[in-house]
Amino acid sequence: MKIATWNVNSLKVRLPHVLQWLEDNPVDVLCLQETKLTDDKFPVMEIGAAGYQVAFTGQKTYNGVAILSKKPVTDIVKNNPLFPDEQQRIVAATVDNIRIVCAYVPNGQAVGSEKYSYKLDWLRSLTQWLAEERQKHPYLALLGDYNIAPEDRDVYDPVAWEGNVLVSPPERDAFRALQDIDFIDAYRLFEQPEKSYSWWDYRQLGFQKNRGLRIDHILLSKALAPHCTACTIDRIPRKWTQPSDHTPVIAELDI
DNA sequence: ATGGCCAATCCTATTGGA
Repeated sequence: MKIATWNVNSLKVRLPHVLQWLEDNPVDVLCLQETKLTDDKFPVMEIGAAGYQVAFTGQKTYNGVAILSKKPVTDIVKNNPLFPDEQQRIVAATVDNIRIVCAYVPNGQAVGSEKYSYKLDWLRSLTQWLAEERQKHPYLALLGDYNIAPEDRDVYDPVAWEGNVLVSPPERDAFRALQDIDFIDAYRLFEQPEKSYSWWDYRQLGFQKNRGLRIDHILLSKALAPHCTACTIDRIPRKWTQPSDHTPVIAELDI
């Protein structure tokens, strides 16, 4: 079973990219973030024609998440029940016996801002909720855009970024607190190329110069992690015309 | 030089992203 996550930065613009990518990479589950579509505009037919069922929740302009799956998705939950929120950032569903949680963590804008506080509150509540979910689902996977680079090696220029949003110590603490529930970063289960990133700024030839951050992650519960046989970042769609600024992260499971 | 690029919006400027 292959599971993947991709922040598409508008599914309206990126639907052709998603369909092409699924043709090249027929994963079993694909989690999307920043669909930026209200539910009535979600391309259920097009994605269905590609062989995928969907669970999604969206809103206008901002946020929006979706789970695409070849097999049936059941027990769909939208948003964190412990955190009433108008922003549509979470969708969860069960595929086979794996509980999939697709999350678009708030960006935080700037350290000390209101949005930064919201991000930390949001993460605290997510952690609390997933600690409960973990009791119900031994096989739990949290995929998405975390908007956190967990370590300095996940940042192209750690000195320039020190203390900045996406790398600040409280955000990294929040990432660790999430892992402390019972999660392992699938990407770090394996030896990886140096300077591996999942996002690059559109400006200043960021991708060409590999000035990026690794902020998209797949966390696997400790019962699930031993079944992971590979985890990779696919940089190819970042080279396509009119790309998303993020690329997909893929984990392969032997179940 | 605090911007550069991109997407969306009551849209030819502004906001948010990261």
